[in-house]
Amino acid sequence: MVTIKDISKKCGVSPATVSKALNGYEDISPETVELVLQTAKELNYTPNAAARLLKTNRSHNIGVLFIDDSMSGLTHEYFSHILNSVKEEAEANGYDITFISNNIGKEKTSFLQHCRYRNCDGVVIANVDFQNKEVLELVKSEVPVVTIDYSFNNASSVNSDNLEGSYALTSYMLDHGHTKIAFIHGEHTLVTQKRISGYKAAMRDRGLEVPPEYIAEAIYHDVASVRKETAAMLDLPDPPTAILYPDDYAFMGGQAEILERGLNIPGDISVCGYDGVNLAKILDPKLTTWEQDTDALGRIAVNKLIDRIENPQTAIPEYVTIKGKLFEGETVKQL
Amino acid sequence: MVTIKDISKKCGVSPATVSKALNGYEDISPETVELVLQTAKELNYTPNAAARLLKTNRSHNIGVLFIDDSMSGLTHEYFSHILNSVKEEAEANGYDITFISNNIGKEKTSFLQHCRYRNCDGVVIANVDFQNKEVLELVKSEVPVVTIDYSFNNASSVNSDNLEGSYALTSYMLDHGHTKIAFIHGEHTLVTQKRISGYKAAMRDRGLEVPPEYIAEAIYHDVASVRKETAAMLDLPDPPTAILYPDDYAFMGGQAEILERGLNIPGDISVCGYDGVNLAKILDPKLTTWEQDTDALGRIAVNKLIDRIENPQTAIPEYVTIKGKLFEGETVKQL
DNA sequence: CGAGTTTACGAAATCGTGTTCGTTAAGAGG
DNA sequence: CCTCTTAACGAACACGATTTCGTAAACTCG
Repeated sequence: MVTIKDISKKCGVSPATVSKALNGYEDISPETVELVLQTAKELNYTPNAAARLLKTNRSHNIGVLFIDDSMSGLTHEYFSHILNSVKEEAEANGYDITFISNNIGKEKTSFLQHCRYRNCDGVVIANVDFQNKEVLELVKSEVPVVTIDYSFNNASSVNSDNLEGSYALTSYMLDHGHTKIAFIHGEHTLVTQKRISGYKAAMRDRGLEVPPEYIAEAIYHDVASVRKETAAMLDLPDPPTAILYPDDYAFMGGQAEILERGLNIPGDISVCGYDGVNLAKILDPKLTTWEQDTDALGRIAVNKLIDRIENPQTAIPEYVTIKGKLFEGETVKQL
Repeated sequence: MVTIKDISKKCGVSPATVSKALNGYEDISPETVELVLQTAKELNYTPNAAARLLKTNRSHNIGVLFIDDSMSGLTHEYFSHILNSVKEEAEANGYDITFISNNIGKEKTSFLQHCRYRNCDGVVIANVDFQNKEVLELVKSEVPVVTIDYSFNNASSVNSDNLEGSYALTSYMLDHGHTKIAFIHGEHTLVTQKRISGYKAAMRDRGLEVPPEYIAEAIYHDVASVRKETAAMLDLPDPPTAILYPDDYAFMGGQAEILERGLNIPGDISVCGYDGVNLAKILDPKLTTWEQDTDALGRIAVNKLIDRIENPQTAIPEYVTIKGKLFEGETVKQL
């Protein structure tokens, strides 16, 4: 491994001078800078992140905490999109990303400990159980944090507009003449709560009452539970003409149930998903859904985090909402 | 930040002793070890990975190189499953994972430089263009490498059994009475080549000739190109009764074309995908496909890599093939 | 020309840890 | 009691970089 010392010897200057030359200090003559840069290239010098970190206390490394209960983790399409965006934006800003786990070596530790061990400059938290004590500990700690789709009062967050999304989808149904609109939602979280509010608000704004049996709880990303709730909906004495689903993927369960009953989408029943993942766009008919701007979610989360890292004093928590947009699809019929 | 020195002061022993006590050296008395561990816990001591690395030259960090041309990157379901598995296995063995990018700070560098900069103990390479000069440079370098779905002669690799997979799928079609079997495959790579071989071998073993128009090239994961090739297939004067697709996701393009023509799957035409991602299992009818054991792929790749890292002398390149299995589905009709 | 300023560089300390090699004191053995 | 071994610990250097502060030479300017 070629170090600063090797360069300093070859150039006949001190290591200090080499370091300064490499880092653009002002008190080095242009000729020396040139010489140093030249020989650095010649020797194929690579700086050592660990040594640098030890002195500067900056790792240029941001941690990503990305675990969900269903353990689908990285395979969750919505979150893999966000992760991809986080990665790209971080790299564009000179940061690398590392996953935060639960262990140091083979011993279990807390997320916070792990962050400290790896000297993460900051952490992006998404898709986790935000009630988890370890997560709370991390959020309260000295390490800069940005959360996605959940807000704490001492950390910035970036949020998908869940209230607007479900409001818009419901309104879209209403605009197409539907009044008997059901909502099969995911398990109870803050996100779910917002979506229910949006749905109810849209109905209320048109002066419509929501019968309790038109609201059912299933599980995000879970085909089976959604299928079951869909069946229950269709078995109602007065079944809905339109159903909102928790997410595009889970909708597949509803679709199966609907098709098996010989019903047609959207001929006999209108539906819409949520997320706007690729799947929605390649289904036939294309699924009407709310397209979340995962690219912006990840990008802005990283930007806020880096801002917080590089300007510790000025940074006060910000709560950004990212606007999604309706993907019209072909699964809502005009009544 | 609490360091070894803090512990040493509080315990009245030297930093050297503390370090040894923490690392299980034999020449420290049980009582001292106990005392040190106790106060370490009390002070909430966290070791510093950077300092440790600087001395030991081991980062316990493995890099992941994961980029594809279509830039779907992490959002590719097959690879996101592998990544997930890589992550879990690495963590279980006390390693963290970091993505390898193309830059150090904001300056562009090679993958190899980046690995050195971050002191990666090793790298898992998947889903990249293996002809890329930078990738080659990395493979040839001193840093331990394991490749997935591609083999170099100086590095271990873990491979999905592409030949067997397509052979098995084709045979399955044959067993169901099909003889006019078409194969729409992905763009030309080593993987593709193997799959074509498997397909042809299965046909040959039954004494069947493959008309050249029954083989077409589309693009992996690309719905549009697959749809186009499907259309061309169906327009043939003597169209196939069964079609093999490049992957489950891309099949959606074929499905759209088939359904739009009023044809039924599998009534009028039998199909199968490849990969065995979740999508295949929630489609209706369920898609017959070859289920790749992504879990094993990632896990074994990491194991081989760690083996290579921790036993540099004994490690000679190994080429492991991971067996997949047929997911029967419901898209192949008995003729 | 002399005093003050600027320019260009280096010595040395430091970040937190691991590891080698002594060193001291206690115990073993005759 | 004397020598030899063993147990338990610490001093000191090193890893590769950054940064402060000092300093000698060169330059400026009245």
